[in-house]
Amino acid sequence: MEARPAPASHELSATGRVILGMLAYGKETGYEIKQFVDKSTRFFWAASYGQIYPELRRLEVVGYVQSHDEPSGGRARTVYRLTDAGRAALGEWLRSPMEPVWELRDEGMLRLFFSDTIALEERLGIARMMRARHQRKLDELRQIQVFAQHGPPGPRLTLRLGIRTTEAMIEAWTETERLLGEAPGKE
Amino acid sequence: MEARPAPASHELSATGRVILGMLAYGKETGYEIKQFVDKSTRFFWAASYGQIYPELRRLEVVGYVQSHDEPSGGRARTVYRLTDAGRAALGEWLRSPMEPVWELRDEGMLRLFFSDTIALEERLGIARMMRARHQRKLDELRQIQVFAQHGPPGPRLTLRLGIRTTEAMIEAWTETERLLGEAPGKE
DNA sequence: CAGGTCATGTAAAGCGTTACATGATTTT
DNA sequence: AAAATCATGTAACGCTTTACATGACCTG
Repeated sequence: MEARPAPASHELSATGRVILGMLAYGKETGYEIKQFVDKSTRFFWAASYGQIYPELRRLEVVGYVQSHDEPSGGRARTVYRLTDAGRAALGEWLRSPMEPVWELRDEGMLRLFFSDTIALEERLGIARMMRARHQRKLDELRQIQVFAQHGPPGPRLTLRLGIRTTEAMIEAWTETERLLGEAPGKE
Repeated sequence: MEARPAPASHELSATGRVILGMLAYGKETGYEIKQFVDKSTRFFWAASYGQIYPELRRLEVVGYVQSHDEPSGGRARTVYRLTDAGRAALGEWLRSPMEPVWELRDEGMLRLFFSDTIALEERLGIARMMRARHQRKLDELRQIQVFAQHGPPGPRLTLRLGIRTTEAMIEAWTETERLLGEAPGKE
């Protein structure tokens, strides 16, 4: 059929973005990148090995990164570094006026949306479950904060943003619980 | 290789959930479901035609919905209705204690995270862009609110939740702008 | 009669996760 | 000696979007 809108050839894929950024922060291997993603951006931008390793090779093909083998003992290890082109591509993306991706998949909200057919107690259960979930997330974020206190401003500000919005979600779900409890069957 | 964790056969797919819910709210055709999703759950749970039509047929195969042709004039039209089994499956899902999906992809946060290599003014640009984006979303949500004022509590509470959290994001990004502007280069 | 809306669908591609496989080194 | 961690990778699948195709009906 042939349809592609032609991926601009040097356009960064979703995963490519994290990878270049992580390399700029001194992460060296696919493994290290994955570990750090799980400790930092995971809540708003995840990545799996299944994407990271192939994407690293693709980024090398287009010249944004360069690899060399650097085994630690008998353990295979491929170290990647940003090239100048890669650094430029990262900067271009960060400065781009392109509408940034913002996508949410919130099953709690979806359940609440359709909750008119279930009992009040069950409906409250949804709100409680979601409050607990966000509370757990908040606890994890605060854990990170302890370590991020003296890092660079980018991650620090991002963490603050994540904490603020998570707190807001907890409040919003708590309010929902209150509204449900207050006027059973009416509000 | 054969690996599948066996999809429990009657387990609801992500899109199946919206569809059953929408049918329970009286939406009748794939088209109508899509229109309504775009007017309501879109911000926290999207769906495209490419999923809706095939999923409707799958749901009929497993017996959760039943279809019959009901052309309007010479225009083909397939009306779907929930079966008892479908209604039960919907209720089961709504009541399920399963950890609900919650996934965010926020490119603004990712950019802020990696923004340590760009200039302050460009960094502020990210925050302003995100604030504007959420503001636009908030305006759209408030539009919906006007119409949803007298609907059933589920959608109404969900909308309120969406508005609250969007407001919080605007505040959080505004705070980020303030922090960036306040102590340039330091905080 | 043109443009919009109602209505259904498919093909291709891209994105992403999960599960598996493999093996060395390090820690308990 | 076992368990955890470091390290790399692939295959299969599933989900989702995008783009296209088709046609009837409705409104200005």
